[in-house]
Amino acid sequence: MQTLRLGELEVATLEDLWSVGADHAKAVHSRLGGPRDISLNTVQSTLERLYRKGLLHRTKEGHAYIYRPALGREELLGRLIEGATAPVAGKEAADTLLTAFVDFAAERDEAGLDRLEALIARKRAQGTGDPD
Amino acid sequence: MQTLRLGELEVATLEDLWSVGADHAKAVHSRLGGPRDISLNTVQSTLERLYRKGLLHRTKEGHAYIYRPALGREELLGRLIEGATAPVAGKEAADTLLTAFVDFAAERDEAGLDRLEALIARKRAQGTGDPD
DNA sequence: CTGTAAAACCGATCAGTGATCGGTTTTTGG
DNA sequence: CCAAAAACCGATCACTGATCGGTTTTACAG
Repeated sequence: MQTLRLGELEVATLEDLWSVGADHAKAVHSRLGGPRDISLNTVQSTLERLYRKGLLHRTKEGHAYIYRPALGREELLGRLIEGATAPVAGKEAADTLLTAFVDFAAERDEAGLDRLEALIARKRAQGTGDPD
Repeated sequence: MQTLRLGELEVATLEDLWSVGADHAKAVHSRLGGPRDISLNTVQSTLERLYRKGLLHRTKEGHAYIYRPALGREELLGRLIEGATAPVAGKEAADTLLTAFVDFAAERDEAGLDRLEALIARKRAQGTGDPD
């Protein structure tokens, strides 16, 4: 299984479906196609590719498929992180990746570390009701 | 600037140089080329590509370049994370990415959250412009 | 049941990039 | 100055995302 790769239009398409919830090709095209000047076929192909990659579900509604995201933005980000880093971090201790991310969070955002801690706390609270 | 993309051989080459510190093309080839059955030229091209991407430094030593990693594994992971996620997380709140990563860490490793917290603490201790 | 319009599906082309290497030029040390 | 070694150049191949035209399938109307 190759590392998940997303092109520009694929991301835009996901973005659109996240914001709308679910829709059919023509509707997606009407929103994305205008500014980009691409054909309905192109959008359909992209939807199809995304579907084959497991990033979209679809159900037949009348005579058209309704596509809907198979995962949320955060789950996708998780997969992207995994895909991008696995080849480099794969054989190393898990700490390497965590460390890299802490550095990254610290640099990217002044309050990054605080936020990160808060999110960890929240995750603990919601995840396993596992008091000490 | 496109998102940084690394191929299989490029990663292997970096891996090799991280483990060795620095070396010239022929030496890298002698280690990587054997199992892979690729020519010295291929390794040289890869080194060159990596150099152009800014991932390697090089200095002339005698009649050959000595290549050495321009950044450590963790810095590279940071860049990869950034490159892979920027298109998807770019316009969203920074929290999205942090949340995604916390989820990721929690799923990937049972003790991930504990580790993450420990690393944050350490980062705080060393990171702030606060030499003690 | 049948015809039509809409949508899905198929295949083809194009561009970008990593992998690969042969051949040529440059460099260096004897 | 010469020969060997390495760098450099350019070409090909494969893979994948973007793009679309043309064909087949399908759903609904009459």
